[in-house]
Amino acid sequence: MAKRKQQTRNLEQRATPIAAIFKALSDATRVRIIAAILDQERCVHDLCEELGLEQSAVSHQLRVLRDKKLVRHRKEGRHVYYALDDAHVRALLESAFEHVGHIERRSN
Amino acid sequence: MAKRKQQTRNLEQRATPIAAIFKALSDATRVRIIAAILDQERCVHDLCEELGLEQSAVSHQLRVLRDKKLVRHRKEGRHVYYALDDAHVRALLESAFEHVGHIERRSN
DNA sequence: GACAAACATGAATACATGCTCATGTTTTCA
DNA sequence: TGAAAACATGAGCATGTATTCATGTTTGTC
Repeated sequence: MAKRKQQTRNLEQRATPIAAIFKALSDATRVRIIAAILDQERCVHDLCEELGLEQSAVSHQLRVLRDKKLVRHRKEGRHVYYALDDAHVRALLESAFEHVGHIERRSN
Repeated sequence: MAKRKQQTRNLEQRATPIAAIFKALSDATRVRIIAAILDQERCVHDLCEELGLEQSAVSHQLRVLRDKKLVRHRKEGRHVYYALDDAHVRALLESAFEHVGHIERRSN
């Protein structure tokens, strides 16, 4: 149908920004950060402790997520709290999670 | 609720394979390939022409998508036809597409 | 004001990635 | 059988990426 063709063209035209979103999620550290703030916001310091990472590494990765609008941050005193930006991010993670489960089940 | 906490743990535990899926989609060429086979299967030769890429480049990228089970292939004579593997792949692309649209609308 | 905690950021390095080139394999056709 | 088309793949190179180290900035506390 015409609607599908249109969507395919849109996807192809937007290939570069779409790939950029996936690239921001293409690192295990960043996925762990996303998972850690999936349900509640967290400050950088807590993220470091929960994930066992250096503060510098976490800040660098948070910048990548921030640049792609995947997370938002809120400053409170000397703490900066990070949270998921919107529901699309959760949907992305869940789709990928389901795909991983799908291919793991199939390969048994 | 407990269900959400459980899901967060699962996501964190599976961070590496999930990141690997996103990595496979983190290149504009591969996104364009996915977009080209979103609605119907295509052989490598046609993909090269549609996307204006060398055959070697397309084959290399198809291997990445194959390794992550994002596409499947079917051999017919001397042609190899590629198609999306399952519905999760489409869901991933659509979520990313919506996120891109969302942040573009917001930045106006 | 001095000091420490929380966070950001530039530089450097080790490693990963995408493309091209060259070449190999399989299939079709004359 | 011999040539060409379709596709896959290893090597090499140029570029990108993640981490660490060092340092800067802001905020709270004494």
